[in-house]
Amino acid sequence: MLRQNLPVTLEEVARHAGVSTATASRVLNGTVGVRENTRRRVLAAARALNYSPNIHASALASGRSRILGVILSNVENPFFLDVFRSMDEAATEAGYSLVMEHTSYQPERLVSSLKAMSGMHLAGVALVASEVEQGVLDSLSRRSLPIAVYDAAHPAPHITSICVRYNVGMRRAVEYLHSLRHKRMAFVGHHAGLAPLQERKQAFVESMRQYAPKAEFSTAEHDDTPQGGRQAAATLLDSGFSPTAILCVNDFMAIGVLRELRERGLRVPEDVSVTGFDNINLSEFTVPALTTLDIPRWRIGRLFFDALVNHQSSTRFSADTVIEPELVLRGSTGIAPDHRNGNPKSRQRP
Amino acid sequence: MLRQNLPVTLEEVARHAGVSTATASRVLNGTVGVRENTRRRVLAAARALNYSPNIHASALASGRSRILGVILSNVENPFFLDVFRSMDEAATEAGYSLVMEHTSYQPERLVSSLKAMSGMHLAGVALVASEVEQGVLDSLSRRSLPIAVYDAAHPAPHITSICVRYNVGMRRAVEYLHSLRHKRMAFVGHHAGLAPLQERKQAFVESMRQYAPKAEFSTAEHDDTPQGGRQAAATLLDSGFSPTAILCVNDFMAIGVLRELRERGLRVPEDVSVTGFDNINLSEFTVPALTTLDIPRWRIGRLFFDALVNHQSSTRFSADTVIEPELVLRGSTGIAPDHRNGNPKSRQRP
DNA sequence: GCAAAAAATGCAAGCGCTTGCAAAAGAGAA
DNA sequence: TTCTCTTTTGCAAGCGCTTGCATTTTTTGC
Repeated sequence: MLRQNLPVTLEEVARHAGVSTATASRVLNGTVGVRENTRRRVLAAARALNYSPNIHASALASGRSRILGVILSNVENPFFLDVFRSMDEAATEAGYSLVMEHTSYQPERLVSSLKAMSGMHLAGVALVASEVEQGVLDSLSRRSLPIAVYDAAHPAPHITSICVRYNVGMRRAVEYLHSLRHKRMAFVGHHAGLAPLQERKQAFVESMRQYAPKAEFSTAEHDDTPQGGRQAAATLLDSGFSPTAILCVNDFMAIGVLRELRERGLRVPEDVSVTGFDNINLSEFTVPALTTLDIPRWRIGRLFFDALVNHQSSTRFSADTVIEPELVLRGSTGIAPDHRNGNPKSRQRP
Repeated sequence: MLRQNLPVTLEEVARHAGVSTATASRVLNGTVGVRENTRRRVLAAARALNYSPNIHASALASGRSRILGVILSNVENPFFLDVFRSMDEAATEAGYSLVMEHTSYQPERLVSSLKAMSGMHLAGVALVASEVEQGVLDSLSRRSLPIAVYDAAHPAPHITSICVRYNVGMRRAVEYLHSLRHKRMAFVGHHAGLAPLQERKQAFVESMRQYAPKAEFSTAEHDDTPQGGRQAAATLLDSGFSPTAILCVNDFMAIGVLRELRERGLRVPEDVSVTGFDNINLSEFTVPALTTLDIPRWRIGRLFFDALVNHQSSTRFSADTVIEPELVLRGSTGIAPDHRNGNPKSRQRP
């Protein structure tokens, strides 16, 4: 009795229901112009046989599929994963599946992933990545494949860009720390070679010039991991410049920054304030909990899905979406040490 | 000039190279029985036209594809993600892609994901999940689709199981804590309703009976998140039973346990010792760093890949693999409070 | 240099599904 | 009942690729 139950085909369903495959197909997809009675018979047959359509045949015949591609820079960082999850949620609700690739911030891997995906005849591809080069974007814009990009400065025609105003977030952080009397601040970033990340650092520098003109500042970069954050913090502190506040490009790295400070006996926020970016779940669980800038990852994933699927019909879809990060205050920031206890000159360390 | 560059087909490549599609196909896949000269021409044509095969056509014609399915219980938990990543790494190297779904530990979602995947004619499916019910496994075992399961107690025929000896790990943790004189221990788990997780709790209970027979113990369960860990710890502590050691079913929840203890002014490890499980990257970054049991996620992902792809040829593939967790000592565990400072009776709290 | 064996290539039939078009079946009007 | 006009259905041609088998080309042995 242990038969290999081979996949049930549409034809079997159709035969079982006493109709042609054409009708069965119509019932199972767009249910237009099919008599209710027939519809029910086909549906019953499909259920009875436990039919599940062969997506390859379907994709081949129709020239479209219900699979979306997602390319992430770094799956390890919960930020990207949250975007992925929310996109997946939207996709699943609508009967789509997701294929995911990640690049570790390597532009070449982006290109090869893209090539692999282009053979999949996907319904669209989301580039949630920082290593998207302008050339790639331009070459993509001629294809019929719907594309949406995270935070691209100059999206090409036909490409939607979901933009996050990192500069606004950075400004808010700087303003806030400035209001706490911090005079020496530092920025911890990663992958300085990539344009979008370069821009985030630039946003810090400009915010400093504009909103805390008398303050000194410094920057350091390392990998996008807690280890990288830790390393960057070490570099910063070893350099002799001792900041009273460290602004991190994201929460994931901030975790490492907090660790390095603790390791060196520096208290947060008494000696050094730290801010993150993204407001990942874990940022509530650091010690102390992290002051950060919230980016609504949940919304972003859905925006990506909508950009790819719902605007797909119209050939032109580049209504870019702009999101502004909101400051979330927690325990990792406080008044600058020089100004504690009305003692504005001496750096206290009890 | 802005033409929509439609996908290049095999036929165009063949024509360009002056051969038939049959030959072109043979060159691009198994390169057997093709003259070197022809081979080069086809390859050159493919490159020149920037050909990328239509996987749907290929899958349909050949009845197999180079896509693997992965089902995870909880993408949020870095443990699962690490397994996914390592599997992805192995897959990418071999020219495979991965489709991932996650279930949030809901058996129904497992079933529906499986159904969706079965329409994809995948090369195999990895069930890295705890909500795999025996019935599902049995029904799967009759299909031709290669399947590998994480830690299934009773894998069905033709299904590989990658097993982790949680009981060994648990025993090691209990023995270690017992050697530190802990007499009141607690277990923090999640999703008590699912058999594999039930077993892990059971492993704790049995280890306690066997290796710390005079100690008291208690257990609590909540979601598999830091928040859940925190909640479970709260329940535990509110119950009146005040453990000197808490063993967590994984590191992700342990993060929340640490937070709750800190919130209540309990010091780790002076007042309470905490152990995790998995040795995720973040476990080095908690405060204090987490003592845990290492599970080689990196290896596991590759084992999954191999189980699915390499053993695929033979019809029988159930050489189960067994892994034993190794204890990793860090700062979150220490001697029981009753025994500090040669003061075996009073619980000190300075 | 020729026949036979071996190797390389091409032919053509699908894989399971979609869909334009034609045919059949109902519905409505006369 | 008969004849239009709709609405439902079926027919059949692919979608781009793989692969068994037939055919052609090359190699080998004498």
